[in-house]
Amino acid sequence: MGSTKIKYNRSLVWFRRDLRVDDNLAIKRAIESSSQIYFLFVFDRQILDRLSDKSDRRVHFIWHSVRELKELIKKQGGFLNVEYGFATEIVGLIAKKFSVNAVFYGEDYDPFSVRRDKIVRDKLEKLAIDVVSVKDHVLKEKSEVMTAKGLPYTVFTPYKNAWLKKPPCIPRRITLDEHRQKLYDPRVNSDMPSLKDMGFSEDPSCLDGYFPGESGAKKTILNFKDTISSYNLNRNYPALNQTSRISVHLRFGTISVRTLYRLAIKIKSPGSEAWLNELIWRDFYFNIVYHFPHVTKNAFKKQYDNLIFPNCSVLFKAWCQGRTGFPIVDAGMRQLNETGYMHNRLRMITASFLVKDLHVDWRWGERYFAEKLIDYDLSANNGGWQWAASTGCDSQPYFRIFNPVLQSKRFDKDGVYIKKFVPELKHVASKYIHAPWLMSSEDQGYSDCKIGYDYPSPVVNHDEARRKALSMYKSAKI
DNA sequence: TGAAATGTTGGGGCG
DNA sequence: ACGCCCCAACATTTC
Repeated sequence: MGSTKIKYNRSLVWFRRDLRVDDNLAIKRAIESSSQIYFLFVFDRQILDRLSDKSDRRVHFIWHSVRELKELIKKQGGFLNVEYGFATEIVGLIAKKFSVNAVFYGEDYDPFSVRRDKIVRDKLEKLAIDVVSVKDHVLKEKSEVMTAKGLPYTVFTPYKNAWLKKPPCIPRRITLDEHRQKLYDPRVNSDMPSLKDMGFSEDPSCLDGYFPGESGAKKTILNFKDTISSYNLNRNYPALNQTSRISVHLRFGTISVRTLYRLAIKIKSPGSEAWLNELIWRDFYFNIVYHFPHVTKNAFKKQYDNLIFPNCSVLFKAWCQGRTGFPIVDAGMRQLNETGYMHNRLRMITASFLVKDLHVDWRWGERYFAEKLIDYDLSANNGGWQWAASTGCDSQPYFRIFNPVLQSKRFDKDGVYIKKFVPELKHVASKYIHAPWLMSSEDQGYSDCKIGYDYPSPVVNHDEARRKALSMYKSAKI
């Protein structure tokens, strides 16, 4: 048994992107070193005020998850204080108001969070309150995986090999129940702000298909368990729905990444190895942003900062709306717009298309995904976009350009996924579903889909666009 | 976790 | 029987 000394009389656990009680290391560390604990969550206006969509799915997801969290804590006799305002001010105020000796939270690595946490930390230090930042969100952080020379890895495969040499540290779980006596309920006004209070519209339909909270994460994992052994084979086919769908839970911490790791190594199979690989990719991109913060603004490979993108706003808009005339691209974008989620294969295809066919700056696409994806995470999103744009570390070389028609044929042979999100192509035969502009006017009549009227004509010619991308990249390299 | 251009091979049609 | 051409099918290289 860990017999860590009690160091603090009262501690505050500040939840951020770890909205769970199960296997939460900030809670565990706080309990081990304190006699009394309570909890805080802040709806941070610094983030919320910038959201233009007042029925933002993420805010809804968080709100419902926080509500469940509050209930779980209350059941054990504890108290989750939920505030609305600026975290940089509130955390200090609450810590002072409740006379805590320490604040515990899970480490966050993206530049916005690092800046915020620095401000909070400085304020707390002035109040003589300790700050304990705990590794919780990733399996391996910061400088845990380094080359023999002590440098950060910039290529995935050697990073992965080094990562796998030593299993990650998985501390024993504790439950709140076994530490009930440490939970503290100040019996203050215990309501939490409603979505309306914070200026958001209450729109339950925006969470259709999502299950927030720890309970939702458990349900999601339960569904995935049966398909994990064939994950390597099936994950690339968007019509099959055989991905884990756990990303949003990982994003907001309604499940612990260590729980997922345990699942990945429980039964060895090609599927579970591919799944573990994805968890390692996630660590990898966190590491990249941590060690090379310039990637959030610029290309990882400096020579590609010279790229000159024409950034045609008409083409960009067509892409955003899913009206490029390329069915597979449009299906992906419409899935994103309608559901807040996009299958990973489609993230690659649509990203490649925006950059290499429409010649729009990858940052524009990165920002659009950031607005729309419910599972948006800076490091993974940035890593993915730089990979597709060939500007990233270990990205695909610039001359590897996806052909949207071939990708479509390969990964959505019968157009099942396409037809789900592009209903105007519903009656188009499989033969034409990947490139409907090739239909004769007679076939367009049969399939009730007149190109340029019911469904857009292709906004670019892939072959020409590809050649132009090659010359753009070639001249940037110099 | 590409795709296109180019090169090579071999079978079949044909004079 | 033979050379020639065509063109899949596959392999290699190039971007």
